[in-house]
Amino acid sequence: MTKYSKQTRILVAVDCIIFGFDGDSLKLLIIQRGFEPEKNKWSLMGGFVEPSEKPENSAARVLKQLTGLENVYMEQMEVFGEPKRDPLERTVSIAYYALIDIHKYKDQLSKEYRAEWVPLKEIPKLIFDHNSMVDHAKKKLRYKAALHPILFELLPEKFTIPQILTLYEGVYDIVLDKRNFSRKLLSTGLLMRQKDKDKENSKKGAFYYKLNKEIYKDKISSFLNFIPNP
Amino acid sequence: MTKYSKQTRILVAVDCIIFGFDGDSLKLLIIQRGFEPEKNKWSLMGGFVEPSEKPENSAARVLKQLTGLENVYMEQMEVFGEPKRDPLERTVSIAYYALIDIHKYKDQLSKEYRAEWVPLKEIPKLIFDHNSMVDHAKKKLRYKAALHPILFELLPEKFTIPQILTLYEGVYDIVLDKRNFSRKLLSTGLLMRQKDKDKENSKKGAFYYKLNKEIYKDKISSFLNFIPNP
DNA sequence: AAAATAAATGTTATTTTGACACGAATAATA
DNA sequence: TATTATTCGTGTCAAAATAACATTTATTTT
Repeated sequence: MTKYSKQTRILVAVDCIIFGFDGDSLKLLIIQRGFEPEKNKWSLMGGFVEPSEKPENSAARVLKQLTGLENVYMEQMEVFGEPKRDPLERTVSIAYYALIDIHKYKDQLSKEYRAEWVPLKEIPKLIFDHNSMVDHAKKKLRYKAALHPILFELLPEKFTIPQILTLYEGVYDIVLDKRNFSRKLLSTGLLMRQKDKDKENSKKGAFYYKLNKEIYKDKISSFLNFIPNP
Repeated sequence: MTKYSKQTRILVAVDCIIFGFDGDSLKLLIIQRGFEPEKNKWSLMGGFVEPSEKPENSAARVLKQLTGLENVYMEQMEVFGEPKRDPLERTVSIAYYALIDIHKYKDQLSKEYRAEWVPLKEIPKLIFDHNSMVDHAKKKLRYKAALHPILFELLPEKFTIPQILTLYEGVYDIVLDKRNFSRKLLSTGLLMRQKDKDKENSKKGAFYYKLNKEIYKDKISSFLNFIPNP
């Protein structure tokens, strides 16, 4: 069997930008790199694509390694391919962003990787071009979430409207009119009101809602325009 | 210098989905592959990423090899990384789509590559997973063009409103109301009416327009909603 | 001069948006 | 027990955007 004998083979990696929301601010799960080069520096979670593995599986694999979670919402973002981005050896990296319910995160795993949830606004200097990846991920998340109801992936199964509002305000760094926002949200038919209330955050309590999965599947790729002039 | 010694290196390639519009239908520029495996089969234009080249430059390089054109609108689409997608040797391919003014490349069709413009609806079986790449490109083009004025990249410098209408109708395979469409289009401020008319397609003639590049640059990334419920 | 053709423009009802304010429920406090 | 404080949930209205629809205009051909 002839191969493409004259061509150069390159290391291929994946890096994950992992978003979480704790009810207050949007956060990223980052780690402290355990090996050279750049040992002990802050970094995104990543890994090399293995011989018989497709890249999306590599991404899912490293995400599971770190968090223990499977079937996570994950989207391919962009390839970072600057020849010198990794000074040790050329590596083409495929960036993925993931949205996880921060409460499902099992933090016993965080010791091995020395992982931490860090507010998006306080992300330190990361290795290589990882800060640039974070910027792109934030932009892409904003873009996509303005049109599609993906931010629910960051919330627990039961959530309240004030929580969603806070989430959107956090993602876009804006203040939204709660009346207009909840009108639009409810008009999508995505939400099913529950009988019980969350009494943690107010005296009156806020009704819990769950996602209507059927409608969610339908609407995940239709345009909803959640954000005015994004 | 230590390298990542235990990791596997992989061939990395780019493939280009090249769109053109001849006034009638949306077309793709495809070639007949000149080497084994799959010699003489229809294929997208592509090539391997070279040692010191970033992938977007590889894409621009192969596009120029084929068409002679530079500074073409091009966007990274998605990585195709199935381990067996190329049966000869594992190759991870980064797909790019390009929008070109077909008039700039139709008379000098490359004999070397045996290139042809083929209507999107008549694309034959292509090698590997290239048909899947085409499907994804079409979807992405529809998505993006519904929100951003990128289809102008397919038109010559001077164009008429009926031409744009035909283009949008071709891309989405729908019939649009020309009154509403042109009202929306003109309200963007993107178009500058010229003094002269195109008399090819009607007795009355249709005014030529040019893009207002300033406004174009501003609006290229803002949401315009050209297509109702895309 | 009349007919034919495609371009350009106008009207209106409906829907969606954005700006804005108040009553309801409940826990804490007096 | 009554009052206060707090957040939730909903309602109104004017303005803007949309979608559906028809007529006039410029020009060539007959």
